[in-house]
Amino acid sequence: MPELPEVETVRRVLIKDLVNLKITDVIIKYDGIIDMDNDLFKSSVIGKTIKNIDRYGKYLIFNLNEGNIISHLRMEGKYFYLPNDGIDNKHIHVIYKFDNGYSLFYQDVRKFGKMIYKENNELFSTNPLKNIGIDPILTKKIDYRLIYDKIVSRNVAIKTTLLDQSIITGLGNIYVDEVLFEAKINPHRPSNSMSFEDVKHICDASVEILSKAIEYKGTTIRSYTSSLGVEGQYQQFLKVHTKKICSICKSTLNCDKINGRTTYYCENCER
DNA sequence: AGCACTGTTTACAT
DNA sequence: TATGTAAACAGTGC
Repeated sequence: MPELPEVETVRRVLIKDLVNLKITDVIIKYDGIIDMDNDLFKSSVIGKTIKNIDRYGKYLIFNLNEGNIISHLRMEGKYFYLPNDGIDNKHIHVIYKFDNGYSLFYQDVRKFGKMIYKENNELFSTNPLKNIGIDPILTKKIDYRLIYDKIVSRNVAIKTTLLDQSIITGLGNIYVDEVLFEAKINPHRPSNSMSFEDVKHICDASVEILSKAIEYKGTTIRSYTSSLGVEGQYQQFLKVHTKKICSICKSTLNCDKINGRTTYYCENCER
């Protein structure tokens, strides 16, 4: 489910509860979630203490006293911090037990989520973070030239390029539509037709929209429930995604597929 | 009932 | 190398 603002919201909630807890056991009920040898994962993690929780793009990074757990929620991954007997259903796939009678439950209806253990020295030099792009929230000063060069090197629709996490990371299907509307750029336009100014607008809109979405704890749409039991509120600020009418020119919004993803945009305002 | 969707990423084919 | 497609999986809505 989550894009950057939703993952950041999860991080902020979890960090309040989990820092300084020692992992006493890990129960893996569905082994596909763990993207490495399960026994190696368990032996790497059990006995260690969570010292911090970071985020890069849509990845959560649990910093342990030694090493890290990288976690990606993909479409529907959720964490719940509850007493050991707090939840039990067929979608709970991984359980981290702590030394205080509480556990961190990972629930994932579609089982797409992934977790992997990484030593500190390989965290950003190996997959999945090896080729990750810049995070608009964590990057203090965005190098527009670098982003421009990457964007114009590609001949696909600009929307497709922005969904590629190796250039700008954190945007997903909803926020890409919002960013392109804010930047007044038609999502079908080829990536290599972007001007330097277009790229600046895209970067600035990404920072602005993702920041505001974090402020409102992310977006909750359709029947999805939040990763927290708390519903995000940014859906009330969406300008195009799931909308029918352009808020600026009042014309009917387009809704079609780009690279298989539903795309909302205003043909009149986005050029 | 059956099919087409779904806030993601990656392996594989071309 | 670049790009498009299918797959991982389960639930919902038409």
